[in-house]
Amino acid sequence: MDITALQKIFPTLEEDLLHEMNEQGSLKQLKAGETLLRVGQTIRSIMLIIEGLVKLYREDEEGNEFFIYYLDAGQACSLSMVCATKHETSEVLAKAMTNATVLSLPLELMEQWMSKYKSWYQFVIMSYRSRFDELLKTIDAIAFSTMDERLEFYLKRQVDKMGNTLKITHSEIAADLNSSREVITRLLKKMEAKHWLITDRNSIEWIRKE
Amino acid sequence: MDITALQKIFPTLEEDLLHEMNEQGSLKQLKAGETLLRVGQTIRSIMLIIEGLVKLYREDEEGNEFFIYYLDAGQACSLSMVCATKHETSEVLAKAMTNATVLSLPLELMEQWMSKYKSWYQFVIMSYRSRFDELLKTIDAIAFSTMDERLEFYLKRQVDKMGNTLKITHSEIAADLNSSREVITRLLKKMEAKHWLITDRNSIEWIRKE
DNA sequence: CGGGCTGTGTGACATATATCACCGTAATCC
DNA sequence: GGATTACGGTGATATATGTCACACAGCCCG
Repeated sequence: MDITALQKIFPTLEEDLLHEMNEQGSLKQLKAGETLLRVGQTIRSIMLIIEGLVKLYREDEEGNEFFIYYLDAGQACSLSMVCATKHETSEVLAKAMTNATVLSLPLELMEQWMSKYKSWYQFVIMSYRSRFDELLKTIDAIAFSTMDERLEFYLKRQVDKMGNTLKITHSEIAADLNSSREVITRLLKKMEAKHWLITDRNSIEWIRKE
Repeated sequence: MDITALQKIFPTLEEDLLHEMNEQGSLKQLKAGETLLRVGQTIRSIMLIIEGLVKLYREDEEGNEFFIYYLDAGQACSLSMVCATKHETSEVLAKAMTNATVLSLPLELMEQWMSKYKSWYQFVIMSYRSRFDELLKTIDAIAFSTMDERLEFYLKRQVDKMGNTLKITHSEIAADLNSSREVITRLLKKMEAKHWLITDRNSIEWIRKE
């Protein structure tokens, strides 16, 4: 990889650090739909998203996958950075939504860089902070809201990441929200009646102004 | 404070660090029920629990308080450690459940200690990790479980922290779970019928074996 | 002592969401 | 092109949970 490209993706990181990342890291290519991290899998490295969109889920015993948040280019998988030992396992499922590139770095660097590079420290703290906030927002949605509000919150999150036209089916939404397809269909119809969006086979266009 | 006491509470931290904590920190005493941190309040310092039990809530617009987890002696308020700048505000509400003592440290130390003391780095990482896990467990409970399972999970958490006899009312439980008092009363009755617990005015005794 | 709390118990009912059954239509596949 | 499958629409019904109404018991307090 070349340094100026890395600089674009991680504008806050200092140049020496970017060079080191380049030398020590290895790039992994993922195809859309591929799994980056399974629940229970041992975490062996720090993972930074270089390109693409990665979706994080929480799984229950029956294999239901509950969507928690997205990671996109320039973000780190926080979970991969909270491993004090080398034997810790993942609590979440991470899947590439689009084709994606991930930079994989040995866990030991975490600690070294923490003292060596101020910008790394800042990056890690920022990263925790924003993941924490995402989790809290997810909790809010399920703790305090009804399904229509949750659906709205969900759609907005998608639109933020992927633009106004979502290529997604009602079943997929239902799975992400741990609801059922019919419920989502009905709620989407209501939103369509309110002109918040236009539904079509396999896609939803968000048109709500403001 | 004396160092051997601190050592008991934070057994993983190195002695030099404990001395520094002692010099630079200030102790704050809280009475049971007092608020340590309000939503929206600016976070000015790193907060470590020396003694007592602190309860963390998420609040919605109407003032409902949804319980997320407990912090007890030897633990840090992770949120107070994810502030990159000095102007960040709290996303949660923290209340002392018992009388409590909190050690308050200037935010700048966070970064200095990160490079200076390996044990501090380990402590911070561990702390993030376990808070993260707690949040994920909370999400599981509300995303995948019905109210009776959530109540069971809730009661077990309380019992873990406070022992088998809980001094709590049905309304308080309902508030913590964002449910309603009648629902909790009925579910508790069912659990009592199954001999999981004994209810009494203002208290619940958890007796379930295994 | 009596009156007003606070906490609990419980029936009746309202509502949100899940589930079941079934259908039509668009896309896909030999 | 005809069969097959995936997706979306919709009514009927079941279930979980929330809400309302009210009763009762213990407790505090003037």
